[in-house]
Amino acid sequence: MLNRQCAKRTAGERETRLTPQTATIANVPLIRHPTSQAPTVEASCSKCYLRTVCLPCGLTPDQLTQIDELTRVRRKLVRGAELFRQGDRFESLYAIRSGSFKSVGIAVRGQYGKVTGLHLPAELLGLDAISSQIHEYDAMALEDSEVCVVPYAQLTRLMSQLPELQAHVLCILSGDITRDGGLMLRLGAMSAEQRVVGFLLGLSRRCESLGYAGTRFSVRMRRDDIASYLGITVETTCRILTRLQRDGLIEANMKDVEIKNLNGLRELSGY
Amino acid sequence: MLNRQCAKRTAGERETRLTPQTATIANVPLIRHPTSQAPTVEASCSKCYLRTVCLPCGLTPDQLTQIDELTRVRRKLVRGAELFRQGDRFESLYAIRSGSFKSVGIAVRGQYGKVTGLHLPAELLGLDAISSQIHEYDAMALEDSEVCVVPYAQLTRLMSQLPELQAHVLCILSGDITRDGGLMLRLGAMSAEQRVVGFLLGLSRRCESLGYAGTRFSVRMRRDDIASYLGITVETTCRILTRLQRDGLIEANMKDVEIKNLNGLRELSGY
DNA sequence: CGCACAGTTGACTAACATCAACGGGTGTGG
DNA sequence: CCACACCCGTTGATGTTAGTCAACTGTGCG
Repeated sequence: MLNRQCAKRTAGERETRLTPQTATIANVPLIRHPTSQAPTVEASCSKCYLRTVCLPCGLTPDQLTQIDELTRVRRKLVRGAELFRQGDRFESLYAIRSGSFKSVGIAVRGQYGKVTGLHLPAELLGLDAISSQIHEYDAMALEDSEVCVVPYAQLTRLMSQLPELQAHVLCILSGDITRDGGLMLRLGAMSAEQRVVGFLLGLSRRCESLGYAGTRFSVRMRRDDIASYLGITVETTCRILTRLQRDGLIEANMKDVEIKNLNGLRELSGY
Repeated sequence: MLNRQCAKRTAGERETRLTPQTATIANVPLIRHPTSQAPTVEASCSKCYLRTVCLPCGLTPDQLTQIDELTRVRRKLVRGAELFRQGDRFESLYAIRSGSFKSVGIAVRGQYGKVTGLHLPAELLGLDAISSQIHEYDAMALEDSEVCVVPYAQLTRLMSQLPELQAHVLCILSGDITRDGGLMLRLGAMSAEQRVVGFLLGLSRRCESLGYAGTRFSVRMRRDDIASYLGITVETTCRILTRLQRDGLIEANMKDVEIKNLNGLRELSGY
């Protein structure tokens, strides 16, 4: 479903420099459009390079123009900025247009919040808040990013009119259950090595479905975020990455990862 | 949202006796209605004692009658029977009317499939298959159970006409993401004890929202299922239950559990 | 140049898995 | 009705994995 090629980019292109001060600003003003005029064609779903893998996937050109109404508002976030915070009222979903985000669960008993998700372009953020109307976690930009704001009330109205859109949104929600449920539940039973390998393979697959190369990508999260995400410690993560590299399965320095032996990794992951 | 009281039953009522032979029959014939006549009023959503917590939650009486069309078909399953199997084509969702189910992920490399979910009355089974159109796991009845078959195509059609129904289904899907994502992701980081305690607390809460007492309930899964579900071993599960009992937090023999010290458990669970 | 911090490596320890044995309930067959 | 067998649950002894604590390296930034 998400496997169509749509646009090629090199994985680690332009990395915007930002001082830490700038990066940790909590709230970035809503940006309607750089030129402050009505949204241009460029700003619409129908012309977006992600349209074949994102929300409007599978719609006809005619239907696409209807969906353009939904996404008139974009929001840019610098690295470290928060898209929403735990406790915020739910009003919109966010389609990631560029960049990436981590979701961080509520901090429990002093310890830092657990990283509960890594989100790439074309994915929808905020789905979990539909039921409670309150965001359950923080969503933080891992790099300079841009999202399309999708007002939920408008979306549901449009869904009633466009069965294809309704079907697709249900599909996305269902897919999230599969991913979270499947991958994560298995986390409970997997060894630390399987978790790390599974993480890399999952990332590889997701990059591929976006049209990137699946063998060479950039993990934007820091080691401690990865560790938290996988439910292990930084040290273990590190040791495993070193071991994988020593065994010639991957090449990893800092945030860049290259997969050298895909089948070897699959073997390790337990499939 | 799901917290309304609707019907009281004692937790461990009638336990139907079945020989193992009967219990392990793989497929139970579709049962339209015991009397083989057109569905009676009794067989409709609008009269179902679960209507306030199940699929039709929040609908007006008028809308309820429309939904009755969806659930004309019921299916009874004896303990051990499978509602669907991994690989089956997705056509319907199943609303659990009575009993309970476990979902079992695909077996990997010889080992038995991991238990990935425990499903109680009023919950919808099969949601994950919406995206792939193929069921990803087996669903097996933990006791004699009955489900309402909800044909998915019909459901989506009706959703387009009834915004309230659409909203509720989206809510259910979103809630599943929260539950799976939240609870399960944390599994990765939790100690074995926290997992067991969290499991008991979650079960307690779910029983409560069905109108049962939250302090005394019956866990239908066997120890090895619980262990698999939590990603630990039978022995560890057992040891922890023993310890919890020794410390006066619970009373547990076989499948029946009584919570003696709720706050003590909450304390242990890490909240 | 030095500070701060992310990342890496090593030594030790705690938690949990594994292996093995046993008890007790339940269903089966005599 | 009783005895046996099987399965589930429980407990103990030992081994392995990954967490903890600590030190050190490399990198980016003022």
